[in-house]
Amino acid sequence: MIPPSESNYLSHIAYDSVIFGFSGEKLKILIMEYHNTGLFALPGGFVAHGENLNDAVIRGLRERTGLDKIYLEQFYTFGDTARWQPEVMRTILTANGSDPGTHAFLLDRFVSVAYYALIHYNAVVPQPDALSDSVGWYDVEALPPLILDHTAIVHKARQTLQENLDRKLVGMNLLPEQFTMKELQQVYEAVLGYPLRRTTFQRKMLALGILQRHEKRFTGKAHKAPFLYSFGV
Amino acid sequence: MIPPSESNYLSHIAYDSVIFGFSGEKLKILIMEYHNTGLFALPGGFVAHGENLNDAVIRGLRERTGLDKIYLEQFYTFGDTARWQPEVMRTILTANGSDPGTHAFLLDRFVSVAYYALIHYNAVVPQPDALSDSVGWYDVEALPPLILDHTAIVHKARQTLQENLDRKLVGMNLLPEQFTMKELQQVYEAVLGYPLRRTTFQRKMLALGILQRHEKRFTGKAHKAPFLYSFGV
DNA sequence: TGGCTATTGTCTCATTTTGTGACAATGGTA
DNA sequence: TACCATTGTCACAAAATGAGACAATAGCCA
Repeated sequence: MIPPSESNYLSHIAYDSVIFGFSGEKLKILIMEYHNTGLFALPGGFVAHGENLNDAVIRGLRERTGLDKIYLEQFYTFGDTARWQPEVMRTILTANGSDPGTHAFLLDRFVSVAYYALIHYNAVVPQPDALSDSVGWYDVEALPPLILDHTAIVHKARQTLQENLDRKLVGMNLLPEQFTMKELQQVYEAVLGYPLRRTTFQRKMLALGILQRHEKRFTGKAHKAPFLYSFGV
Repeated sequence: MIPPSESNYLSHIAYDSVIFGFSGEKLKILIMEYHNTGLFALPGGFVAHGENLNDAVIRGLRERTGLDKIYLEQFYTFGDTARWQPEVMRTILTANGSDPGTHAFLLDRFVSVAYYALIHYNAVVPQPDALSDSVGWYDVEALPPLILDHTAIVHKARQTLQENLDRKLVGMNLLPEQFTMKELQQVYEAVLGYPLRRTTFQRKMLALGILQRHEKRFTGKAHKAPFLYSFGV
């Protein structure tokens, strides 16, 4: 691994990504765990010289998820001095068998631009990076303690997602190509954190005129089969 | 003037502020003009080592407006490589009688965190900084061409302000302590860019339950005097 | 003083949107 | 065939919004 340094990346600037997925009626996010430290963090990275900030984030997401064309939105930039805790990075490097002395870049202060991404839970096999030995899905309501201000970042991401759910019609990005009305409602409920009324929800979604109706899905369950929808014209 | 350098400020990180005011039924913003260049730009600045990002912006606003407790909101971080145009900064420095060679810091690439601020137009006498010889109010609809991506920054600021107008009840920050219903409506119309219905607007604002009604304002005009309101419990 | 005008505060009624429940249709099971 | 769970749709009530009407001023002017 080439250690990140000023010769590769812009100093003082990082990004963190809150990657949302939906599974088992719950909203989840991808969390990394660093080798032998018990430390958990959001996936993040740095911006190369000559690289657009947004492109750096897209690159990082592709490396971790293997996916292109992810729904991605920048939501806030975190720049408090309290997020500068070089001991944490030193612990991570040491536990990883690296000499912190050769990683001056990582030990400096960073302002972090935070993004959230929405992906199809099943379309992805998360890839750990050089410093982390595992990446896993965690229920948003039951996260492990995260390093630095990452818990606050997740909180603000969730809040922004809630605000954008209706405004930007963003829910379908958490579902596969085709889905039932009930699944869509479950996404909304998982994001918002409270139940919605079935008939009102259905009427509202159909009234938007952006759902394409397809054939029914036969699940083998003892009841009427629901229509499948996709997010199209 | 002490030139900004790596020893004072975080490299690669800047902020820009879109400072909105309201006057003459129009929405205005503060624009700086650099000495002898005909170049216009948003007021901005840098983040000191050991200084919170938000505090740096508050500091900058205080220096330019003399005001404390300004309504301030971060809305986006601009990080495209296209915004790196060292020639522009070189032109500004040269026209200002400075040697660009001693300002390597300013000639580097910057990622800029953008904020918008809402202030009472009349409460402020804008102060130019070291490099600019004037700061003035410009109608949002009639801005001069701005350097770099500053026009895009203003556009996104306005858009965010429009979205937050109802959601965060932000309009009253553009008015003095006490104001009439008509003035408040004019602020809304100036921000949104289209007219609102008087009766509907009045009903909606009163229904919010956050306006305190005070005595009437007698303007000397030949009609019923309007109540004054303030933004209180 | 009494009429006149521009504006303000409030009300009413129509229209639209949303809340809430009812009900028939349907795919499977017993 | 009766029954169950769920779905799609409708019907009506309640709430929010659109649009206009109207009375109540504050100052001006004859």
